[in-house]
Order: sequence, then structure tokens, then C-alpha cells
Amino acid sequence: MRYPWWQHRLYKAGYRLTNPRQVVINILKNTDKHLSAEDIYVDSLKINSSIGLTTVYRTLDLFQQIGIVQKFDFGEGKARYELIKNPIKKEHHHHIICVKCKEIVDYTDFLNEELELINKTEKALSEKYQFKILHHTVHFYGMCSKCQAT
Amino acid sequence: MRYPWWQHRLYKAGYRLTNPRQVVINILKNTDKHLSAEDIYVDSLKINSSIGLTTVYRTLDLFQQIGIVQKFDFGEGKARYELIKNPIKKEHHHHIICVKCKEIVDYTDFLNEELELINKTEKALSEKYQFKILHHTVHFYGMCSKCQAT
DNA sequence: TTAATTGCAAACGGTTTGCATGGGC
DNA sequence: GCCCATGCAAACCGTTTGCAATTAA
Repeated sequence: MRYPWWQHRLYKAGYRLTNPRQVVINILKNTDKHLSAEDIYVDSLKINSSIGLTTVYRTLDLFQQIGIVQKFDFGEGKARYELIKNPIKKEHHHHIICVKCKEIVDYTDFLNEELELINKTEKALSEKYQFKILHHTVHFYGMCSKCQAT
Repeated sequence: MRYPWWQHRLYKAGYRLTNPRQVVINILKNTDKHLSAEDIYVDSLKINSSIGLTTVYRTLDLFQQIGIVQKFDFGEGKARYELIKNPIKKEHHHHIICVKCKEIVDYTDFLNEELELINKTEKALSEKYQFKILHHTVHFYGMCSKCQAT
């Protein structure tokens, strides 16, 4: 394969490889945080000061559509974005969110057991409600140790 | 008990029983839909045409704080609100959302099994990540039968 | 009486759009 | 050269805030 998988996806979907797109994906690759569009925009300015916030939004939207990026809503009034590490393996994780400081922790513990049940549920719900289930989110909301202390 | 439970809660928390509050709770009581603030506002105008959107927001916020109402975010860029039917029993349900028409279905099927696992997970996560878990959301996203057809 | 509650208008913050310019292939 | 992609400014939309007037108890 000539290109990294994500570039390949772009080409296959008929989109161009442009600098802002490379910048955005590199930022997402090099973080384990859950960045907002603004976060990504600020980071991108350090690399290329002429990138616009609009382009960041459009790029994230595009990446989501071609299955490179997942958009999350943790109820903060703004979205957060995560790179899908391996789109083929469908690896994923669930989230714990601190309601006070908004810290977000990924967890993969017990995920096998969880996923087993979720797949089972998904199948049963599909049948009962005639839904074709595409994805799911599991969010635990609580207080992190720091915020409990204060 | 002199008052319905929700009025009791208001009084106990030091808040007043006002017309907009009665109107809002009645709307929530008489629906099984997941209404947005705007939806509730429009409905409330039919009953009392002088109620303001701001008041609806403030009322929903208050109700959420005293544990009468739960606020949900299905990633539409606006919140939706549900009356908590029985705050003592902690009855609850999970959601299936159609990504196309945004229809939201409550389900309680398999919930016992699900909740058992979730409680177990919750406990284990609390220990590992030192979080005091307060609540959780489980959302399945997919396509309803109607939207699959078109 | 009097502090809580309300409606209005204006502000706010994240996101989207229209449009003329610029850049990949 | 042909489009697609971009930046900018302005619009947009859900939500919040400041404030003076009103209202429940």
C-alpha cells in the first residue's frame, strides 16, 4: 500500500490530500486526549498558522464520514473527537467522565464481558425494534478522586 | 402528604410553586417523548401564552437539580428532558436512537441482565479509577425500519 | 412585605454557511 | 484548467445572563 491507511481512504473516497488534513490527523494521532474542534484548531496553529477553524470543522466532519474519526458528545455543549485506531478491528473503549472537572478516562477493563452482553442486547433489540444498530456509547458519569476531595 | 411528591420536593428545597412550573411538569407527565426545551416551550404556550423560553430553561434546570427530571444529550446539539417517574425506585431505561430521523426508543428489555453487569462494572471501575460513579448512559445508535426502507 | 421568580432583550459559545480566493492534480 | 478545498466574516441556533417588573406566601 502506497499510502498510510487514512490517506488511502481519502483517495478512495475522492478527496484530496491537503496540508490541513495532514495536520489535523497528526494532532489526533499524537494524543490520547479527547480534543474539541477548538483544541485541535489551537494545536494546528502551532504547526501551520494559516489554518482556519472552519477547515478544522470541515476536516473532522469529513474524517468522521469516511470512518477515520469518531465524534463524541459528553453533554458539555461541544463535541470531542477521537481517532479510530484500527477501523478494521473495530477496537473500541468506553468512557468515564468526571461531572465536575470534565476529565475523561478511557477504559477497556471488563470490555470483553461488556461487549459480549452488548452484542447480545444489540441483536435482540435489532429484532424487537427493527433497528439496524450501527454503534453504541456507554458513559459512566461520576466524580474523580481529585474532585471528591475538594 | 399534602402535596404531590414533586411539589413536596420543591417546597423542601425552598422553591415556590408557580404556574410555569406546574405547566412544565404537566407537559412532561403527559408525554412519553423526549422533549427539547423548545418543544416544552411551544407546548406551554398553548396552556399559558405568557410563559417565556427562559423560564422553561430555568425550570428544567431546577427540576434536574432536585432530581425530578433527567437531561439527555443525544448529540443533536440540543438537550432533551425526561421526567423521572419514580425517583426512589431508581427505575430507568436505556435508549435506541435513529441516526437519520432521530426517533428515540426507550427499552427496558434485558435491562436486569444489563444492569447487573453495569453495576459490577461500575464497582470495579470505581475501585480502579477512584471514581465515585453517579449515573450512566447506554445509547445504541442505528437506523429504524422506516429509514432503512428509504 | 419581600425575596424568589419571571419575561424580555441582549449576549454567549460552538458550529455552519456563503462566497470569493487559492491550491492540488 | 478544472474543481475541490480554504479562509474569512457573517449567520445560525441552543442556551445563558442582566435587569427591571411581578408574584407567591
